Amino acid sequence: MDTKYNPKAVEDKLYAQSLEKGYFSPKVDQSKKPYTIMMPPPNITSRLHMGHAFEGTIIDVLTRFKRMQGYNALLMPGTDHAAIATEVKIVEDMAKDGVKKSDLGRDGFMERAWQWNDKYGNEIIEQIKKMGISADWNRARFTMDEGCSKAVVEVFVRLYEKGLIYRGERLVNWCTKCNTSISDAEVEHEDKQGGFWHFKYPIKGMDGEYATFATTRPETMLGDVAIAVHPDDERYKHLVGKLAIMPILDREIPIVADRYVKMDFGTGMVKITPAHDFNDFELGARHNLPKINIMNDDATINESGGAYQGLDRYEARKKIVDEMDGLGLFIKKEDITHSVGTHDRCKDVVEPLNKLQWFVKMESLAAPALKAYQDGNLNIVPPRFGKVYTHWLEDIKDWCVSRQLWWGHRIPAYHCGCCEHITVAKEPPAACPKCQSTNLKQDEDNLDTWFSSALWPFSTLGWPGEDSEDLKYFYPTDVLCCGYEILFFWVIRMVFSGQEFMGELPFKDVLIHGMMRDEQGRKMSKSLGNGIDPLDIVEQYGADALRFYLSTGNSMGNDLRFYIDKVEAARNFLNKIWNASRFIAMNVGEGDIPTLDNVMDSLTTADRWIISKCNATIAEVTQNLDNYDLGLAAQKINDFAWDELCDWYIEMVKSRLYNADDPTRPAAIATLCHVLEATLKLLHPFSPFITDEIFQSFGFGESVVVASWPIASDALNFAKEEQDVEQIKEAIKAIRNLRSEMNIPPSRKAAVYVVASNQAVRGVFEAGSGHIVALASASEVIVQDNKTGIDDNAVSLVVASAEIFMPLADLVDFDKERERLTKEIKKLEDEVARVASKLANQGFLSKAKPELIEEERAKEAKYKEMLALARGQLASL
RNA sequence: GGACAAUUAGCUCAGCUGGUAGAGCACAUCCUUGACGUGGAUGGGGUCAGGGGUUCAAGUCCCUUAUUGUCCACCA
Repeated sequence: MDTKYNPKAVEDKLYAQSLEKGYFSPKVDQSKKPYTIMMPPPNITSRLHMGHAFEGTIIDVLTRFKRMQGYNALLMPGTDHAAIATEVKIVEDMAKDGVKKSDLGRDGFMERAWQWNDKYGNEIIEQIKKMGISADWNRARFTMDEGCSKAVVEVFVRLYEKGLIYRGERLVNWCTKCNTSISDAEVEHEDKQGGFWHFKYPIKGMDGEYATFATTRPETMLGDVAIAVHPDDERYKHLVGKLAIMPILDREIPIVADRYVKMDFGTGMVKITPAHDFNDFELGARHNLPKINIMNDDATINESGGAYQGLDRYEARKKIVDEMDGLGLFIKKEDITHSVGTHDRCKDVVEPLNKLQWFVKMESLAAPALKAYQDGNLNIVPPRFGKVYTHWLEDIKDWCVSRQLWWGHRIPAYHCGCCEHITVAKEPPAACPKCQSTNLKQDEDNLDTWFSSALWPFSTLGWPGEDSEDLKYFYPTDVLCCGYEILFFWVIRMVFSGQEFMGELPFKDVLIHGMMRDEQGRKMSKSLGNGIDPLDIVEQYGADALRFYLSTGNSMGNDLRFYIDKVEAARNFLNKIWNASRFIAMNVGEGDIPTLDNVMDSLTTADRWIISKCNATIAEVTQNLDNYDLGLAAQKINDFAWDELCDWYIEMVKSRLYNADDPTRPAAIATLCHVLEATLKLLHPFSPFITDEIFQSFGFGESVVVASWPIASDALNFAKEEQDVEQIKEAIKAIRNLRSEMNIPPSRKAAVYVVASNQAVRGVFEAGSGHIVALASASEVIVQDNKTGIDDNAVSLVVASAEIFMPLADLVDFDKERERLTKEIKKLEDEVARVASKLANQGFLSKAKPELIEEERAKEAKYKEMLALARGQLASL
């Protein structure tokens, strides 16, 4: 074994081995309990980023943990076609070659898109493998593969037949850049600088009277069909029912009264453009106003715009202001910041347009999804995200699922060229069921990418295939893990889809993680160029180090800043494990690993102490993982392995190992192996490769991947030994501290006298004297019940129940000693005072738990004794 | 305009059901001891954002203020 752990030498080898052995590919087995996690399928838009590594680590830690616990664990991988996101990328890519979508046609475009998928889909899979994710690649799926596509069609048809899908003309969010409708969830509201233009329209037959109003989008004036005021507004009551004149198009529009208008905002008059504003749309419907659409799909003004036809929306905006100004009807422009809807993919300003689109009726689907959470059947971690979940469902609107795209699932609706009847069916019908015409054409629109994602927990397991063993066995899944940003895009839709089609929630727990950010807390993004490729980190530090880092130092649901220093710290920790293992391996020698059972009788206090500590760590880590506290679990493993095992136990045990004749040597080796094996197992979910490499090289078993998770045992709890060793540790630390403060070189050894009146305490120190010699630069340790034979000028210090003296008179600076002891006494006095005041408090005595009071009493006694000893020492100086 | 977080050592963050503040990095001093300098030892450094309240006891629960961030929301 090399002094440095080299990830490159083992990672690929071990991953291949696990695949070959089929560890990640569970078979349906009724004798074992399944544990299932659906991996959120990454978009095939590009390579993976750090967020994927973060999420992948979390779900893999859970999967490996459960697998070791004996569950039949399935981590189901896959990729997402990501309809619009990918199509945008492909169009950009084609533009480099000077090719446009229209050049290729639908079929040609699809061909190119599939090539894209081959390239990036496979690249992503390779990246996930490099991270050590224990996914079952035999079951890997793609949202547009045959099975998933079949599920999509099935769901669409069933919802349609149930009346939950309809086609209707509505205002939808239209992205003029991507040339498609998008759902509400895809609209981002962004505060932008903009103008707020004030105008007035003349009123017919009332010279000198005007309807004054303001707008942030003057171009929509071309579609104005009314002016609205509040019915109670005294200022305008006389105008209701009159006609205002939209001068540019010379259109007469009514002045209507509606409670939607806020009297105290602006002038209290609102222009109404039902075809281009969601509120106006509703108001228009209430007043039977016409909808005048003035915009083409590409954001140019259409024929309804008169002279403005053909102009871009912003150009038209400018010219309309000019024209109004020329007419003397423009009042002023204010600069304001206001919220503007933009498309989350391309950031272009979204236009509300009146369109014929397909919608999913949400009301009856949302209700059970909400109820499941309220009834406690769906557990969201951390719980605060439950509010986001309920809020979204309570406020849900119908879901616009049609997209004017090519890449994705085409809507299974067929239009009759003869009678215009629409047939929704799983297979293209041979003829129109209404007029028997064979002139049928499939709907041009595609489905929202989330339509297929919503089915992921069951479409991937074989649904709608009725006899799918996988589906019966692995559904419902156990936990769904994703970032908070897709809680409503994805989680909610999976929940109601699972309920609707499987009759059962798709998962019990929802685990929400935060986002990866850069060192400055900024979002990692392409445009900022601050993204970090996880594979670069893997290349440099190994997958284990990256994974360990991603698991620690942050709690679930919080964002995580990427610090390379922390990856390095994780790498150092793993290197420490490596070297500790190397040390143990050097001492084990040839032959079988000794087991604890054979040496139980010869275990020393130190052995029992570390075994007991290990036992406690097992219990805590298991508990933490059960609670999804990965960070705490990883921290506990780190603390145990590094502090207790490496810095203390291994140091304590060296003398026994170096002495071949020591009768307790086998016990030490067995203890080391026992503790190492447990540590490797605990660490394995976080850092799978290094643990497996060591595990196998020790011959602990075939592979830690399929080893059994350690179980804490009452028989291995040794409270007495824990206490004893802690006492020795305390003494060693005190001596080291003293030596360091006095600048005593390590080469200068000193005898250590331990004076304790209590016989049991003397016993502890006698037993631990070897450790004091080895770890506190002592030449010898003499334990006695009085100060006989100790130089009056010896350096002294106080620990619990004992005094320690070291004859180092020649090195002692008495002034400094006095100062040190005075400080020590002050500290002890404070402690005594604090405890005493607590114990004098009647409230505390009557209300605190008895064991706590007992603890405080013990402390009081301890500190009082130490204080007395320290005072004595100061006096004798 | 709502909702939710965050505010703890110089930096980045832990701190579970309330019971004497922790880690990593950074810093200072020391250590070429036979696993590891990607190491070891020791140390300095926090009135846990401010103010109230509940409690015998609050970083931990409640209210409030401030700052920062995120999400949601139709204010023309």
